Amino acid sequence: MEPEVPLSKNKGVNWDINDIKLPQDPEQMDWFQEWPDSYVKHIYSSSDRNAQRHLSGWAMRNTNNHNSRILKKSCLGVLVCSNDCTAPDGRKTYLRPAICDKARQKQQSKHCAYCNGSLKLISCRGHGGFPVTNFWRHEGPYIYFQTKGVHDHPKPETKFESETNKTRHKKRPAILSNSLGLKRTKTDESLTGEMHNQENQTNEVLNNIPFYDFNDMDIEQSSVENMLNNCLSMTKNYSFGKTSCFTEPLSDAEWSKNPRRSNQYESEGYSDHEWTNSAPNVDLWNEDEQTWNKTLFVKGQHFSSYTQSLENLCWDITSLHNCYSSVGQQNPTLEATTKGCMSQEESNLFRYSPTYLSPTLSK
DNA sequence: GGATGCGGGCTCC
DNA sequence: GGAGCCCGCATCC
Repeated sequence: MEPEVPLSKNKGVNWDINDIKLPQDPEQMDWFQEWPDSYVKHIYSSSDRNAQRHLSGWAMRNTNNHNSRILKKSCLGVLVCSNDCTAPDGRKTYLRPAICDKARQKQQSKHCAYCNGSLKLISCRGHGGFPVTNFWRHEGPYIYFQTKGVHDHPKPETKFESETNKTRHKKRPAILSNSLGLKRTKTDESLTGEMHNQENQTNEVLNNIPFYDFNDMDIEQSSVENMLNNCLSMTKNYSFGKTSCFTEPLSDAEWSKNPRRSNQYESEGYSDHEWTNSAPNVDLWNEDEQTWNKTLFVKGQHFSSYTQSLENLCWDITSLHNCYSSVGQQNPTLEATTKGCMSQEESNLFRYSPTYLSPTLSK
């Protein structure tokens, strides 16, 4: 018997992705989980862009299950250096396997960027010797997700990281001001300390929002947007849950119709600290995150929207764009808007990268 | 070029 | 029949 760890606090958590009838009235939907592991289930809003795209931090390839209603994906594992070398920043080399078979073969014929050793694909065998499988099913306003198996390998780069690294290799190395790597150290340090009060928590959150100084970077716009998305996604998930103006219906209705709630007590499979710590860049949070999330959830009503695992934060900026577009129509200036519906801390978030927010806001 | 989704077909149990 | 896998094709970015 496979263990079942229902994540949703919804009624009828005993559903299975193959059920003819799935729960139609979940009490709450889940935040998108970037690193689903073990035998978990989620119910996402059909407006969740990441769920729509069936995204995952794991490298998942499409698998035909001869059921057009249920999309099945199986894990490709992770690409490692045969010399088990470490990157200059001390982290292990865990590359994201290409989804395309040809690309993956080509990828394996390449050499490690750090030691020139060969690259070795560690297959996922976490589901009874077979790869972990993810299932996606769209039903009405919900997207049902189920995963079977426990990943028995380190986390690969996220799709975002993989794309960024590719871009970085094409162009000259990008310089990140307060880069994610640096932030990681700072984050780790900050998280080891006790959070004394909500104000401290606020500051910590703000300090840990990645700040990209694109002025020093010579990278493609798409990568800039990716990074910005990541940054703003963190911002979005942190600051908007209790902010009234952002819960108003928006033109696209994408953001507002997304009554997702976090499930910070969900049993995410952080089974191996080394793996988690080794995952590069965006993997900002490690085992402390759950304590962190729990603390925020319990202590800070203000932070009730921030119980989403930061590690699992997605990089979907569309909702924010729409929100701003909507708000912008009502109020001519961002400043006025932020003063009107955000706390000082929240409004400060949008001064972090004003240059790169502006083009979007002006749309 | 690569990611993604779909579907035919094969093998194994 | 279910599950896993391979392959080709189409579409999108």
